[in-house]
Amino acid sequence: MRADKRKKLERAGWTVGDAGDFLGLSVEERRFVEVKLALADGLRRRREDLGLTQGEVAKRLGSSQSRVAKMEAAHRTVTTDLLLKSLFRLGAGPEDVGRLLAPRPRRRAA
Amino acid sequence: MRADKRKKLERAGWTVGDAGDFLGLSVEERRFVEVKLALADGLRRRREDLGLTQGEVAKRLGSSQSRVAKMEAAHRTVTTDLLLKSLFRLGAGPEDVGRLLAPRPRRRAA
DNA sequence: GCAGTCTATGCCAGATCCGACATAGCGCAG
DNA sequence: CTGCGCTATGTCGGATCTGGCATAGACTGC
Repeated sequence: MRADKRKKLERAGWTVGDAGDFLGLSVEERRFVEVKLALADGLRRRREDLGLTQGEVAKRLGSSQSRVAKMEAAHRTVTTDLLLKSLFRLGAGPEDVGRLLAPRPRRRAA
Repeated sequence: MRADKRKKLERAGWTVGDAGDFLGLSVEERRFVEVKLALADGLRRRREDLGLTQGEVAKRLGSSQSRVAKMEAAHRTVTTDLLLKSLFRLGAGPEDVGRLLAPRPRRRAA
């Protein structure tokens, strides 16, 4: 649960400090980035579950394929605002988002 | 659970359709706005629990008192990005945020 | 190899947001 | 009423984000 996350961060254009893993980020920055990654992942999963292409999703969102690609990559030019709005437009509910952000609860194991 | 929310929306500068309550907002817009309101409330509660003034919080956030006031009011010039970053800087964790967004779980009543 | 489909990256102009400052409103002690 | 601490509102320049377009890359079937 490190190398993969690191890779994600880099692909997202975060230019993470090479050797120092992402210790260069303060606690709050790290948390924020994780929120973004979680939402981005949620968006991609939702799209795939719906069996849609990025282009189709873009149409539904009133955006472009390139923007959707960046959303899913949690690129730094993408805000949580955009991710949240997009998730909601794809039918997600507040609980879905809550689960994405805080995977802790673990609704009684199963 | 309507008039008060409506008031909040109006104070937040959302110019909600007068008579039509906020039915003028689409489902996803409404959900998004509620997320914002929830985060804003969370921020205010956190500040009050810490016994700080908006000015003091502003200092911790590297911002200004006016901006903090707008954050707490979920003003339209405030993004969820800003709210999330601020919450995290005030020590909130992902679970706290998750709870704010999806108050459903209800961790066994207590 | 080439075309077709899907996804990723770079760039831009217009829109939006951020922090800051000024100032107005509010509640309260003196 | 006046002053004082705190919060709310309006505005602005500079920073950041957004959608769109162009194009590059990855993968598949032919």
